[in-house]
Amino acid sequence: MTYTIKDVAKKANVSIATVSRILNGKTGFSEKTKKKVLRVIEELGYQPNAVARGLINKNTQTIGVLIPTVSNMYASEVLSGIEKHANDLGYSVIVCNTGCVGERTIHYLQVLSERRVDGIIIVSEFIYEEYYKVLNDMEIPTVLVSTISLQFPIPYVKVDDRHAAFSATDYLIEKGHTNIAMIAGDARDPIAGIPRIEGYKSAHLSHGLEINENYIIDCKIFSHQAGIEAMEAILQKQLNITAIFASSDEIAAGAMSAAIRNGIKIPDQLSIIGYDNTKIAEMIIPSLTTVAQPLHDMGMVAATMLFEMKETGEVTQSRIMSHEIVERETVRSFF
Amino acid sequence: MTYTIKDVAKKANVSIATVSRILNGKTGFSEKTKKKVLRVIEELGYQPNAVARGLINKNTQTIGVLIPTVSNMYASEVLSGIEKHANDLGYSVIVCNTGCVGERTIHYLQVLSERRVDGIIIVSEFIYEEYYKVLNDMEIPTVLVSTISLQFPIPYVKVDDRHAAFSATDYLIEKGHTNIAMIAGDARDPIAGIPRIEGYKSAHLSHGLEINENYIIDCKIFSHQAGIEAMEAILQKQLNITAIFASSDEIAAGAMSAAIRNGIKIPDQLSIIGYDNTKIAEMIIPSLTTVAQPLHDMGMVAATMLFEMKETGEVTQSRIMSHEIVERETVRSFF
DNA sequence: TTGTAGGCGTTATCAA
DNA sequence: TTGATAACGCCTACAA
Repeated sequence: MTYTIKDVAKKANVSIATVSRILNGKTGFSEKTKKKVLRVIEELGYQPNAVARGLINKNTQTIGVLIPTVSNMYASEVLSGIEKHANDLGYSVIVCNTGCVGERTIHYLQVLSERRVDGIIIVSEFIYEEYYKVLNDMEIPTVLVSTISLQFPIPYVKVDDRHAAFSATDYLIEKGHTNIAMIAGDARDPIAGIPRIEGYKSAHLSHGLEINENYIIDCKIFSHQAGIEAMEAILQKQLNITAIFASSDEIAAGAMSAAIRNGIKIPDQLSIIGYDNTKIAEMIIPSLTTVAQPLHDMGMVAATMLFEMKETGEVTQSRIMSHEIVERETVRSFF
Repeated sequence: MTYTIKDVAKKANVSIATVSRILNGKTGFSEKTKKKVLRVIEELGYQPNAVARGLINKNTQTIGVLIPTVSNMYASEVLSGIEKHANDLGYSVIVCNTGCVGERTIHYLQVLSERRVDGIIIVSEFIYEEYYKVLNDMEIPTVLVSTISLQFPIPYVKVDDRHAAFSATDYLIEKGHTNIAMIAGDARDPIAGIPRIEGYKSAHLSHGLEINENYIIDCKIFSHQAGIEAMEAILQKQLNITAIFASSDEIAAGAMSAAIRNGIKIPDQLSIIGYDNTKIAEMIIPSLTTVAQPLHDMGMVAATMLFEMKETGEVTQSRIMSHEIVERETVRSFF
């Protein structure tokens, strides 16, 4: 049996208004009635109906999170950060697995809108005009994680990809590498592709190193399999390199796997640096040196921003999270 | 601006009842009014309020999922399966990260109850009496994934751990191994610990092999780090083994890592088989032979069971999913 | 085929 | 300090 505020009121011999006041920490009741009501609530095991509350308060204490693939270390780490912080503030989070190509994104946006969520967080997804229009119509605070929209004013939280890629490449150069390939994920991806390639290039430029376009492998996606194939391509081409910068840890792991299978010793004959610092980085052998993104924190920050926006009603400022190189075993130094 | 059914009714010159009927696929209106109303809805961009619907229908089209750690390949795979199937049926899923020790479980149960979710799925968590009492009071359909309750009648979906562990061990024995250690995760865990140890033992018995309790390493948890430590303990003890059965892929990866660092060649000098078949299994080198659990499917099945229970109002039957050995590179055959 | 009105479980505004 | 009562947005008898 599930009781309502009426049941409580009746049993406690007070009005529902009084019960409501007590429940919501308002004033306007004696200590004695409070005791009485609380006892009845306890006895009945009464639990306020969040749905009814949501209806009248226009506030569901719920946020929606759109993620291309939840079953992916990168995404699930971010999700976990979001969930943690949201929960701490009394919010629940609805997960929406939009799929790699974002095919269900509009659908989910619709659903979240009907559910009157208080905010939406979109992870790693390109924002099409279509999305923005819907988002705009819904008037729900939105923040982006690991993505950015140049066309639309949606605040984001991410690392500076260009900078991080610069750091990674620079790190390799500082270790004495001069012939460095890059496995670029999707080279046309405006978010995780292009900026990282730019970073790779600027690092070369800043060290007076020549850029060889041949050294940049576009493997289209950021997966393990793509990394394997990219590595095979590199071997095929007999590129004269000593190091690789991979656009994701998964790519790096795939590339390493292919290299090792071809008898290449890492890092003795080939160094490699990854991107993300997901758990895979420390689970492979040799463990992967990589550029760390504070994934969990990014999730937390995104949630914070959302609540800030809800509070103020204004668009908050975007946040650039700092990245850092985590040194492990895949990069050899020439010095 | 967000419109209500009233706005639609007014603008279409009909009553809200008519709009409601059209919206819900009921009968009782002319084709002409339907057209008109639909057009108005389109014009206004009206979206029904799911909260109000939930209040009156006593049905929120929402399910809650409790998971110890979402940022974990095992869990996120299951979650993804749940989400997919739920979404296909018009349900949204609220994720609840209960934490390793289940510290927030009761809290989440409370939250889900107040939110009047239509069902709850609990993944990989032991069901304490305290939980069951709350669950029982809430009268919300519940199903368990990868866990089971001997005390309480909650349906579950899982593989037969005992059987799967038997299969893994048997596989090693069939390959000619006779001295097989087991890294057992938490040996006192009634769900993922004990049954797997039993399976390991029965395989030995069925082959007339002696069981050496010394060969069973209790590493308390199922993590990568635990695997490393367990392996170090094995080396320390100078166990005379040719193979290891690890209770999770993460443990296996950790053990491999420690072994390789100690100059042991896998599988030449030491074979290893894991458990779960998470993505890590194919990302490490050599790739891990393991017992596959159909994680994604298990999530889907759990969701199906939940809806079945909601439909029929009865407790459905538990499902045992079949496991299978995925052969990769970490087990050597002596034949 | 259509509309009126009551109710879902709350919160909040008045009076008392 | 309290209690009616009107919303919140929707669904659904019951009438018309």
